[in-house]
Amino acid sequence: MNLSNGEEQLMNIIWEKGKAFMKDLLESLPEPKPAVTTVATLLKRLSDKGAIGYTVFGNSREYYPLIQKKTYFSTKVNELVKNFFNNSPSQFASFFTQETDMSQKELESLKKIIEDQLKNKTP
Amino acid sequence: MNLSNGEEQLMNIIWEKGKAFMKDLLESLPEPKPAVTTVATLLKRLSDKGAIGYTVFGNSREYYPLIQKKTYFSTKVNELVKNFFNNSPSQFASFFTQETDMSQKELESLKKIIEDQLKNKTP
DNA sequence: TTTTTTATTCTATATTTGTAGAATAACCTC
DNA sequence: GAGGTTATTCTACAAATATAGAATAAAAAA
Repeated sequence: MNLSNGEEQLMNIIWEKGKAFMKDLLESLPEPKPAVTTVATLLKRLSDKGAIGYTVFGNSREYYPLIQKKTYFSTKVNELVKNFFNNSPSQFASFFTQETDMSQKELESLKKIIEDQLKNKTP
Repeated sequence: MNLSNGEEQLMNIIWEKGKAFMKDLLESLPEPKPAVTTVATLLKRLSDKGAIGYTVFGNSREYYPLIQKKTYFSTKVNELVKNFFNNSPSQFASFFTQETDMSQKELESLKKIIEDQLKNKTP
């Protein structure tokens, strides 16, 4: 499942809200807001791709995701790791902690997560 | 700087090799190899975008990166973090360690990296 | 019930991307 | 130096993407 930029932006809103009508989407989109028809086109394409479904309510539809954010994102990350880090997650992780500006708190919470994971690996 | 898939693939080779002639690129590309003219087109586009430069040697050129892999990649990761994790690196990191299959060794090395970073943050 | 608002579909255009043939120019080899 | 080899430019075309107007249908408001 490959989504274009615009499609991704819409998906993000739909993932966040769980479900949304056209008007909700337009509301959530940042300025400068695109034309309604632009959004409609993207929704059509997302629907064609099988990324969203919808329930009809009179003249409009309530859209909802058919693919999980987690699934979609996981694929993207794995591609990145593969393409740029020779398939080595740790290489990537190291790069990541160095390049992003994580606060002490964030680093500590991450450390905890890793420790938990380690516990699971060494029972 | 936004690169298309094909452009990224070429950049990866150029980044790896540091510099490369057309024939090196063709050699490194996996089967099924694209036509020479296809590669030439991509090189032209990369050059137009300012991603690569070249030194002329007779009838051919030695291409080299003008943007660093690290810089380019850092931007990409930051976009991901922004778009999907509400700008929270730790949220992303947590997702990352859960979704990718890191070995015990990798987890430990990552833990060490984080501990080092923490040391720097709390002198 | 007439008017206004809103969502959808249909149509359309410009740009970007993947892909490569034809022509050309400059090397390399015999 | 004639002929093959290789890189570059020019041209081209199909698919994907960003963007939105016109027309239509249905709902909401007045």
